[in-house]
Amino acid sequence: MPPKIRPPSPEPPSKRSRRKEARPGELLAAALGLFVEKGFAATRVEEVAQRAGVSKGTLFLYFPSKEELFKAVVRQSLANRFFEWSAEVDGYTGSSADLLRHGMLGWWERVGNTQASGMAKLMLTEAHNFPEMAAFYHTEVALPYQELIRRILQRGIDSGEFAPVNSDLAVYSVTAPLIFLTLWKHSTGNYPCVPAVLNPQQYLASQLHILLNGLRARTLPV
Amino acid sequence: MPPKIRPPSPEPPSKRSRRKEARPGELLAAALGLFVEKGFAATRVEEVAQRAGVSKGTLFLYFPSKEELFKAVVRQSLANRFFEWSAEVDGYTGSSADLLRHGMLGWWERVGNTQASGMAKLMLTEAHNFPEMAAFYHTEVALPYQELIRRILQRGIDSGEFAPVNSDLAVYSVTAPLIFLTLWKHSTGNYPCVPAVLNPQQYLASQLHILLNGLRARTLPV
DNA sequence: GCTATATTAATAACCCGTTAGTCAGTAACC
DNA sequence: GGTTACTGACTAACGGGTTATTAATATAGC
Repeated sequence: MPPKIRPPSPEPPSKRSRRKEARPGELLAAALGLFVEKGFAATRVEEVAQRAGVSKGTLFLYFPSKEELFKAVVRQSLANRFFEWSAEVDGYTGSSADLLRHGMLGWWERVGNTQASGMAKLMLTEAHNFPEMAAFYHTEVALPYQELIRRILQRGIDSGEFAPVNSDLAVYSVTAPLIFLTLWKHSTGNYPCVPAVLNPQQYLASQLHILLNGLRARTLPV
Repeated sequence: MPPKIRPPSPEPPSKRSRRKEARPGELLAAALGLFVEKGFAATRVEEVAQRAGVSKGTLFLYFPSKEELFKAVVRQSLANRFFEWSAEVDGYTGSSADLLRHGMLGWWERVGNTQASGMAKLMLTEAHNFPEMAAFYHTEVALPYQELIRRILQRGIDSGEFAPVNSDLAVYSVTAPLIFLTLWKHSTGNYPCVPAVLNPQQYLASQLHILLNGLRARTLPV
């Protein structure tokens, strides 16, 4: 049976412009916002389309499925951020403590305090439901990030500035506070269950203070 | 139209015992396991009923909705753990470093490494959908926990064993590694995206080493 | 320029699998 | 035989994905 004939629209004909180039970007931006706000499962593709000013069918014209849309958002918002960072680390000439401080504070400015960190949280919490996506994230984001931190720590150890700890494990002493801050920001942080009492700058300063103190070599390098 | 008459079951009639008292507990246990394994949305109420050895209709006899079931699980599995801990802290006579070490390792044994930590993770991920539950968790679990850690730190500061840091902020230096470990365990940790290379004991030892070093007072107490 | 025609971006009604929640009926236990 | 814990077929709604149809634009021919 053929579908119903559409009745002649009485309203002024809605804009039905053709902008093939702009659609994917607009859909990704809409999806990023909604995924971060409501989570993956709770976000309906029709909402995403609506926010992007387009119909649901159009979304499936550009992304074959909701899951692929999600992957595309992760790729766009999280991957390909380590090249610049890596270069910065390589070119740094100051102390390793300053480099680590600079890295953690810079992470907050450029990632933690943006929507991108919402996607990182979503990856952590939804990994179960998307093992393939989790693997992608692990190799493309988590591992490069870990290796970058490890290099910073090893730099300090080699120079005698830091105590000779196991850098593979010490990486988590940097990662854990950042993950925690991300979770705080995207979970209870901005919800009215209790007015948030955590100031990110203060928090990071305290973490850095204790962490750098903990890493510092007790005896001067030979 | 009346529902279909059930055909006479050829198998030996399944046990249809009436155990009004035992059902709620069994349903809660089944739900806890499934929620932790698969998350809230991905768990079907029929699965919960099946695991509890009961039909779906029976579940709704004891819990009015899936949401209420979830809330009941949270209430049962997370609150009322701090009385024993609090007493232990009060009665401790050793060094504050040992107390902190003992507390963190004990947490892993008694909470982190059990299903309860899975519910804590679920609380993080589902807080959006259950703001009322999030508030409950915050006041009944998160805040008492924070206060307990803070007391341990303050104990060390007062005795001159720890440096005079801000204990409200330093609490996060203890919390962050534990949250991180919980997430790791329930996210990528036990999934085949990459064979897990993190040994919890080793991880905790490393965290404690750096943390206690970072907290230690530089000069001997007067 | 102007119209005819081809192309394809965009639409919205549709389809269909999934699943929370219901209720008429059944049997266990008193 | 009466009460009620228990059952499972049913339903209604939701939402991901499809497709026949529509219309904006490009191009060709004149």
